[in-house]
Amino acid sequence: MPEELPKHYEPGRHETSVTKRWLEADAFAAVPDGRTGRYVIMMPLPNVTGALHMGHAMDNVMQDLLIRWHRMMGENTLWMAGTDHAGIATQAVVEKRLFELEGKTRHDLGREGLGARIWAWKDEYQQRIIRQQQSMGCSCDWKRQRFTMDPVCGRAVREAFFRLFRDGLIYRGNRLVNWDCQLQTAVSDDEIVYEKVQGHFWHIKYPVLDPGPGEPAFVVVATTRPETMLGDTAVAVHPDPAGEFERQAGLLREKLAAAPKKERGEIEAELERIEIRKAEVLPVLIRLRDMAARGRKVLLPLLDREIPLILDAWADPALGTGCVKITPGHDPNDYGVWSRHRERIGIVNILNHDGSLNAAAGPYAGQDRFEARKKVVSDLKTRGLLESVKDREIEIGHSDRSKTPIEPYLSKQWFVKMGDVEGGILCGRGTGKEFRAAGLARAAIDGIRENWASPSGLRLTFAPDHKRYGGTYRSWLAEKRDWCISRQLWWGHRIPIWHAEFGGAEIAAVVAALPKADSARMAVRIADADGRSYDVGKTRSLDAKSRYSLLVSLLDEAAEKKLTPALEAAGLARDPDVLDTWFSSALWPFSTLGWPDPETAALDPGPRPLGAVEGRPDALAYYYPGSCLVTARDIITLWVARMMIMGLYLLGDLPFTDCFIHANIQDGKGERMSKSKGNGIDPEDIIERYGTDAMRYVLCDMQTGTQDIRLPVQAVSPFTGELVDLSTAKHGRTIFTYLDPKVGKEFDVLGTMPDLPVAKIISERFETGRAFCTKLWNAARFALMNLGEHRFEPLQPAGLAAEDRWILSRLTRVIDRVTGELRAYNPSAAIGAARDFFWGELCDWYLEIIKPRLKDEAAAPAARAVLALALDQVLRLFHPFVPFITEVLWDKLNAQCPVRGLDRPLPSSELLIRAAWPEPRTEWLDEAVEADMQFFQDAVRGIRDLRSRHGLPPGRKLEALVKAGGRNADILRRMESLVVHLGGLASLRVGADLEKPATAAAQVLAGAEIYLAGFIDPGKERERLSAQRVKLLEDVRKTEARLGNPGFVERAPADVVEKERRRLEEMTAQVELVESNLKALGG
RNA sequence: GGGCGGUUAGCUCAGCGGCAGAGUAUCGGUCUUACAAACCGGGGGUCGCAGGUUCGAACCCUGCACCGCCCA
Repeated sequence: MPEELPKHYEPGRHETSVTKRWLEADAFAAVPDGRTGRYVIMMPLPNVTGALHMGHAMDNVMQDLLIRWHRMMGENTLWMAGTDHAGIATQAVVEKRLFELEGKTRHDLGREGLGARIWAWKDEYQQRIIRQQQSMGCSCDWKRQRFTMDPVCGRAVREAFFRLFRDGLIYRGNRLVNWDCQLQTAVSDDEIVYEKVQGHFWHIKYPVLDPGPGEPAFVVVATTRPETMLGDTAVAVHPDPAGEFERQAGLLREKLAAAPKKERGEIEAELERIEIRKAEVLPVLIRLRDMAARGRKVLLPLLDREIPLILDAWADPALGTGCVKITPGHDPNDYGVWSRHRERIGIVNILNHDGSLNAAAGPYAGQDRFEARKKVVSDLKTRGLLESVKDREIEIGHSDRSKTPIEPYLSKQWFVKMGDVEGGILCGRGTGKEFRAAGLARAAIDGIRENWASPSGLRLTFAPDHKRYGGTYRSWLAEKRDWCISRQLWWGHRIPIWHAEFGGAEIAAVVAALPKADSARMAVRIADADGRSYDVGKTRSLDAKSRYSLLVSLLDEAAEKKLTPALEAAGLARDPDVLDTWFSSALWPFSTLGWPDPETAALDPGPRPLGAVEGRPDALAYYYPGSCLVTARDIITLWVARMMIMGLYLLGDLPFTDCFIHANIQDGKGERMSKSKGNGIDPEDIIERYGTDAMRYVLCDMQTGTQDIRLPVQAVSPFTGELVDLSTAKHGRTIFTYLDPKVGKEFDVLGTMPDLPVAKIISERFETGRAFCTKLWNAARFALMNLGEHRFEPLQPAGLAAEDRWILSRLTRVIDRVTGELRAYNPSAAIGAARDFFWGELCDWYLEIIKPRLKDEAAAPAARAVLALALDQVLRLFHPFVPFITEVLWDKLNAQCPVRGLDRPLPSSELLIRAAWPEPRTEWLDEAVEADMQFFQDAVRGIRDLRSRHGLPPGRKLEALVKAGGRNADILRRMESLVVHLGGLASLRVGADLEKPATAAAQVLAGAEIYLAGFIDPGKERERLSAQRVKLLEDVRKTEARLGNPGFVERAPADVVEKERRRLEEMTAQVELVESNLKALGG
């Protein structure tokens, strides 16, 4: 006799051993073989900054769901795991810790020393991340995992950079970047957070040079950053101030005419303000405009630099003083002005890397920017040049990494050219999939066009909403903004370029003296001051008086070793910058497979080989292009677009054909979940409390469509163990501490307060998942208790009982449904369909129905066969969602009933992870039996409803009569014992002409009337029947109205009209019955 | 300022032209020999607001309000 299972599933007892079995069987392995069906997912590589949170859990579970499903469908699946070095993010956390714990900066350690610290950090978190992923059940091929800075990925980075450079798609140029003065690096736009702070608006007077009669002695400009005046190179005034005032007033008048009453006041006030300003400043502005047109100048105070008055529409006459100081080196808008007036005005950088002022700031050189601000203001005041100071709320961008204010900063940066290129570009050079595109962005935009396909016939589709996400993708790429790939960091791939500046006259001699090398390993280009470059092989006339950069890129370390001494001797030095993290991530879909050459990829001993083995293709040839990228919305522009660009350019093909965009997880208040906000959930806390499968179940169930998901969180009180709702709990001394409402003591959710106990953050929402696991466990427990050592004997569906044929028909439908929903990337709909079948049909009805048969040795074998089959299929269907519990139960089922099936044995497998996905057997569909069961279920529910309404406990066996004729009567007679069994009856009589007993409670169904004799409470019965009557009459009224509408009868489809007619007939009959019953009760 | 989403039961969300749904919470009843982490039954809605299209609108269109995300 098999051992009886415990009453509950205990995840902690099984998860480790199941993982071990999978790993020992190498069940996650991806090895090229003869199969043509493949499924490849490249994991959106988590960065090694910290541990994973619930958002990652969602991402990982979605990927594992797809991978397990495709693996069961018999495809050769690869799920590539790995981690990202995440340049700035990682360096920032390590530097921060270094300073907090040891009081040191990176300069104390040096480039190598800091590198060692970061590598140690990376090792620790990489391990932690892998542990988290394994405990989530991620079935990635761990023997293939990569890190963006390992030798295999590193070589791909060198190769990609080299090719882009050689093709003229990488250049070095001046650009205003967002500068982080603490980390001393450029940061990207998406690493800036804006905050409103109280600031000031200083009005400064600039003396006019040699004012003529009637001309103002000063021009007044306003600024929130007075120290930037040191970098001013012009003062701008609008070219047509009167016209501009008129234009703005016109717009407001239009708006006023269309505005609702309550907004009018505001608009009118705004109009009035404009008129007042116009009267105040217009004459001065017109005068200044004329002076600017004549090329007049003002004197920049403090530095006594002469700067021109210029005309530019950026100067809004309605704002500030109407004049605007132009600081091209430190303001993006002013930079725009400069680019329109390059001939007349200069550009000055006044900052050093660390935020202190440089020599261009004259007497202020060496001061910190905030110190200098105070000094500049006081000096201006002393000289009587400060007109006024006003308080003002201003938005300041802060670096997300260092939390310090960002400075717009002019610096030399490296870029990838995204726009169209003269003559176009060649994609997929040497791959056999070559094609031409206008430029990199263009190639990637084409990748989602409906009438486009790569040379291999592939195209990218977003799921579940291609139109929406394709739009995001396309509109971002359409801007074709050059990609700034350099970062002033010490952690990352160093830019493989050696360069120096030379005069146009001398450069030819330097080039001639360069060592000769294979052009496939060394690329040499000459660039002018604007970054335009060309190959040295092509002759171009150089301006002898201009400066040019000589740029040399080397392909690999071998070339470096051989050639750098000569380059250095020629005065060239390696660029100190490293590449943006996204540069290496963009190569992830193929760098991980050994590109550019899997045969020679530098692998450590142990991992799976990348090259060809025993006649089987190499990993790159077999697994590229991949199948699906699974990620969140915000990654579309950061990563998806860049992977597309690199894949198309370097390999001539897309990195994947599907991009599945899943939801982001927010807390109960709709805020994005993150550890640093104290609202983040650690997946391991959920796993520990509810089990991995419970977590996975709920995540799958939540993944409904395109909406972000709110997941209200609770803290587990360290004092009572009870849950504290964080949206209502009172805070303690910081926003990360709360008071336990019961004991009044304070706890911390971040774990940073040394004197307070830490509370884990969890969410009760995961209880649903645990409940599901219990249900699945117990259904299997019931089945295993009743299956005994069931032996397979072929059976034909025709010979089975109605309930057997019903459950097989329903099973067939659900297999089809679940498969379809998965294919459409609807995890919630898929798991919902599986659950509705398993819980609502198999457990609630089928198991209850067959209980009597299982005790009857003659009737049991068929029931056991169907039960074993149904459980087998349910475990397979649920495996991709909840892999652990299903694998445990599979093992038990295999032990008891190794062969399962109806007419023929199902394909078997020792491990469920390798079992075949269920196939729908359309010949098992049986609409007639489904309709019969529907009526049967309605009848049983009718009895239960009566029972409950009259407070008749299930233990009380009742006499029931059902007045029904025809098919309905046949069904109930055939299933009489089941109605008795499920309705808790003593007996059942069915007939067309049964009389209702005087004291019976009655339930009116469509097509039948049920009476329960003897237990009637007339008051309750009247109440119940009146309620039913009201409901029915309301429905009848609506239906009559609809059918009474000629438009409906004439224009609606015939079947809809027919359906309404039938419904009306049925309902009218029901009303009559209900009313006659009421009458009998004296109602 | 521009673009994209969202607003449906107390909460979290499905549904996207033809009878308003699920889970959870809540209420009542049951320890019915798989499961009380369960079972049976009930109550609960102006589908954000205002117009329009349609025989028919939660669903399509327009405007407005509020929330969120992305880009300036």
